[in-house]
Amino acid sequence: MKIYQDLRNKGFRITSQRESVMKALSSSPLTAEEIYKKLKGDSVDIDLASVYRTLELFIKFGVIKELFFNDSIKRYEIIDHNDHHHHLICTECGSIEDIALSLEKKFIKEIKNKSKFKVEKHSLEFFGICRKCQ
Amino acid sequence: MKIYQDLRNKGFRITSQRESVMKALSSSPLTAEEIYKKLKGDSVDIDLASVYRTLELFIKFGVIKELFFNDSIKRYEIIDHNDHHHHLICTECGSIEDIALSLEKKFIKEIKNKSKFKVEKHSLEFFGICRKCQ
DNA sequence: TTGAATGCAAAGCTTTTGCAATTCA
DNA sequence: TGAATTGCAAAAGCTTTGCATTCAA
Repeated sequence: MKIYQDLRNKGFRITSQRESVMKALSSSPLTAEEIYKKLKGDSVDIDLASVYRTLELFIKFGVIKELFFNDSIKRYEIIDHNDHHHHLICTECGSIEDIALSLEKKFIKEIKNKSKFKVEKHSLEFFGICRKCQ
Repeated sequence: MKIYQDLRNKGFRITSQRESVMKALSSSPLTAEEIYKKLKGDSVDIDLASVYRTLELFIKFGVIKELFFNDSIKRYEIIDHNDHHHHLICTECGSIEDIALSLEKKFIKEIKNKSKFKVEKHSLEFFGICRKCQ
């Protein structure tokens, strides 16, 4: 993984804890607490504080980002620059599905026309009931 | 205001604190802390806990809603059912501008076509630099 | 008058920080 | 070896809650 090279090159270490956090995030966005519990379930020895510190480092290195849904709890997701997508969050079971939208760029254009605001980022999340829970 | 009628009808009281919180929110979305400080600046005597309790009540009555931006701090906004809009949040000065988007319904339709997910709500917020800060 | 609402203080959650002990390069 | 990292515990920031007092109807 390129991230491990980058870390090493800048004098950071690749510890088992850091690898575990990265692995935990590989399948779906999670909260810090969820990462912590998932790792504990896999008998990985890590402190919650280290989870947070690792997440902070990964954000600094641009490999993960924070997601904000309809609560005040941060979720963390691996960034894949070839895959810009949004989320379908099930309010029943909490599952998070990815979705890519083709209309997106038109939105930004519409804003450009309507306002002098210079858009740098946007967040777009959908809440509702997933297929399984319907 | 209809909300005051509703409150009274259900046995709730219209206190000066509740009126103040409603007034504070009339111009722009605010955090609980911001409401508290704004009122304090206007020499309104209210406790932070009462601000939170009032906000909770207003949410229950459907007159305000929570907004979640790119931090873990809740913001509260008065609901106007005739005015569905999104926000342009300036990352420089923190100002919040409203914007209505005409393309919106197409988005929901696109999701309907792409997924079995039943969308009930969505959040769409834009971050960047406002006209003044550019 | 009396139940609803408030203020104050304490507690609860999520996240951050300080520091001594540990570990990797 | 020596700096980076960790675990543990304490603290910090936002929000909620318990309870005695106050207040609106």
